[in-house]
Amino acid sequence: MEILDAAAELFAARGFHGVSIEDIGGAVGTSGPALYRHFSGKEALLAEMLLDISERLHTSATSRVTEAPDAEHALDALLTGQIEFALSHPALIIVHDRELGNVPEPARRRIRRLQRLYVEEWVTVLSELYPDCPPPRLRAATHAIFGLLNSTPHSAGELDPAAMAELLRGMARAALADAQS
Amino acid sequence: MEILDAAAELFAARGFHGVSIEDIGGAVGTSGPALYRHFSGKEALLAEMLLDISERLHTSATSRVTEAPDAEHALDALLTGQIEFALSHPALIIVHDRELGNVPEPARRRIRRLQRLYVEEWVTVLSELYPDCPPPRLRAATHAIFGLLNSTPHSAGELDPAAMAELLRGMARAALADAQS
DNA sequence: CGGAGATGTTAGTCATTATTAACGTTACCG
DNA sequence: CGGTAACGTTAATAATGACTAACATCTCCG
Repeated sequence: MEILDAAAELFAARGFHGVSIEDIGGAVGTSGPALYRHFSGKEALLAEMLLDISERLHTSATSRVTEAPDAEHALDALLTGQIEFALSHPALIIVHDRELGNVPEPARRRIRRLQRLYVEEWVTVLSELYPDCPPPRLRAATHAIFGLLNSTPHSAGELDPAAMAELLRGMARAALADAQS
Repeated sequence: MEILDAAAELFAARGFHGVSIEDIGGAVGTSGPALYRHFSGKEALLAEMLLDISERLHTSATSRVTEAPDAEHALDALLTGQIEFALSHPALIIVHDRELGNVPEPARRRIRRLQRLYVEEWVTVLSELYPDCPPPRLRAATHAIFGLLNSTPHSAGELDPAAMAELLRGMARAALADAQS
């Protein structure tokens, strides 16, 4: 939805509390309280946004993994998915890992759950690939890889997207291969 | 200073606009407006905090690099410094790369400058190590490495600090070696 | 002693802002 | 038509929060 896209850009730039309902309304051409026809409140808007993001990441991951012929290809597919998402929706990436704390409790739990499932998708594939590496280490490595891949908003403009994708994929691959040892 | 430390924790947890002057005062045992005896305002407090962080990172980096016998050791020293900092001051790391947008203009420029110098310190060392790799690619790789190393707040508790440091160092080394190609 | 300076306190002030109220308008459907 | 639902508008309302004012303390040094 247009409202969620505009809100995501604003939240990414100034943070949840740094953006007013008026700001969001203004960004979509309406003024302020019109948004209450679509969302029950500012927090609900954020909740729906984060829920949507974590759902997209998670379902894309599971479908890619189940379609992959082996763990090697599954990892490649996971990398592709995350890199694609990070490069094409930098604002969503930023909001996704900054603003969970502002989501009220009922929705917060569901988002955390999806995030956890997404991480476990990675850990499962990595466990198959590197069976000697203990899961906690793989989990930490996975978070590190997310940090690496999600760095893309910070280095905007240095490289064109294709080169950036290639660079990130290579670095992530190498880092994971090392993490196993 | 105690005030800055408390404010850093709060800013990291709830974001600049999500923390009130009262909150910060409460966290250090005084109440609210007492802070104006030490800072001219909320933004000035944030500015001093970010300035201090970027100064520490930058000066530590230059001193480590100039003391290193060669580029290989210099890179090791840079990795050590960043990992140490990220592991021991997770809140500062978070604030440092989230809240620059809330610093008012005079100070903002100085902070950006220090951050840029810090990045260039890395790029210079990497250029010496991988002379065939174009600087923009090295710059993007450097940002990616920061993302990887700064992931530590997200995977708190998975591994003990020593194991975490070792893991991150290995992954970063491997990722950088790959980035050159 | 006495007064200056550093540091705290509580009670305003004033702006911002989330949310609700009250009130159109348009489009579609019986 | 007529009326209902979807969507917008411009006022309140009410809370929060940054910052200032006015007023203690306390310490330290002459």
